[in-house]
Amino acid sequence: MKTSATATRTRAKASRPPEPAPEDQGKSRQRILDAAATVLSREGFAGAKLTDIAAEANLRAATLYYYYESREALVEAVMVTGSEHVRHHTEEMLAGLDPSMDAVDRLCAAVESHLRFVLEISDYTKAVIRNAGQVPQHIRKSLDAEIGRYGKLWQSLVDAAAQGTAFRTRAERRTLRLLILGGLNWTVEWWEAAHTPLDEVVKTATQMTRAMLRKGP
Amino acid sequence: MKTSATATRTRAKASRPPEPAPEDQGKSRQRILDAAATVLSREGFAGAKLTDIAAEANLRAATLYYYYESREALVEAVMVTGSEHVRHHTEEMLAGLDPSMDAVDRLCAAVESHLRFVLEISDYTKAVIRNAGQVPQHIRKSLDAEIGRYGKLWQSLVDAAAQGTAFRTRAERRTLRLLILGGLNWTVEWWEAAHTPLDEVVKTATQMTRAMLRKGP
DNA sequence: GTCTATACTGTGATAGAC
DNA sequence: GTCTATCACAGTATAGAC
Repeated sequence: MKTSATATRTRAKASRPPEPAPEDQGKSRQRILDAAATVLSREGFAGAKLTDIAAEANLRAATLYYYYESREALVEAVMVTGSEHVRHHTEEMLAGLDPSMDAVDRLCAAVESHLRFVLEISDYTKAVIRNAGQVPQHIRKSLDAEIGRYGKLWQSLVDAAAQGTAFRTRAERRTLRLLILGGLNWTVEWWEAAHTPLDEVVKTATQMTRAMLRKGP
Repeated sequence: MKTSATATRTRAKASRPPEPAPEDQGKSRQRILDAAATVLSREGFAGAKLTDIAAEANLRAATLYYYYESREALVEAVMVTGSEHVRHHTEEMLAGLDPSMDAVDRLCAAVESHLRFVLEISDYTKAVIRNAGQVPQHIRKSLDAEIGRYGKLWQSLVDAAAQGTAFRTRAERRTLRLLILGGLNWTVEWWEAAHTPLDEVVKTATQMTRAMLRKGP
């Protein structure tokens, strides 16, 4: 998730060409984007400085402008990437499921997929979760469509799973979806591997999902 | 929640004493704190500039230093206030409940209380929710105790309500509490009065809580 | 392609008039 | 008690060497 390069980069005072360490080589553009995702997910939109991002990528801030037009363009790239990635990840997972699978089971699979993706795999998506609400208007706008698609996907899962439960109206099911997904997203604020293994969180989250969608009285 | 004072304050070019508009009078210290809560809840920690806060309070930025030692001191005051307020609000509500009331009903009352307080009443608490994870270490530290107390309160409500359900271990119940409260906190990211009346959200949230804590198979 | 140097801008903070 | 003026610094962005 973050490169293991020494934070304090070796840099002779008036030295010659960079001579990048092995892990520094390769496509800088990607390294910069990764670094931006990491820093954004940690510091937030307004708190993520170009110098931090550059440091995370083992570069100087000015170098970022060779690859991105501006700070905002870089932020936007991270946010768009992150919002596309969760959706694709979840869609692919669902595509791999037995089509005859029960609706509640499918929803639980999505719960697990979302949780693992956000907490273990993608700083990009974590950046989206923590910053979608604080980013400038025009970036927000470019995210809305994609986030809307993911919402629709989840809504279809929730609607199917809520068949025959007390959640009857469209409005109730929308709110239910937002409450569930909200509980999952909020894990980025408190989950620490050291305290609770992710498997445990996943288990309880799916258990909760099942419990609340049981058919019955 | 925000003063209705005209944003562009009347200000003669080389004029005499402030002559504050009626709504500007009274304790500025409080107005500044309120303004800081509003701006923090909207812009986030790093994005909340002193000039924004001052404008919201109909003052100049330099004036804030008459009341607060620094920007961070002001932010800390907002955060501490906000975290105390939710807890007190919920405690008082619980104290007013019939002591014989069912544990699930009590939890639902807390769900309603938390939701209404955060979404309708307090920008302070909204500021806490959106910024607790982005605020500098030493502020965070001063919040932890208070937030911990609120967590304990909720844990006791969840533990009582989860008696006889499938959530048996301490770890499961802790995660359950965090998922529920997370779902509620996340509403600050999506709820808009125009789209869904708060009453509807409350209804669905309590319904969800009941559904997931039903005794049974 | 990455760096150093530097210009420009905005923000936190202080001094002192009123 | 609030303002204007100003400073100091941090952060974005550009220019140009290598």
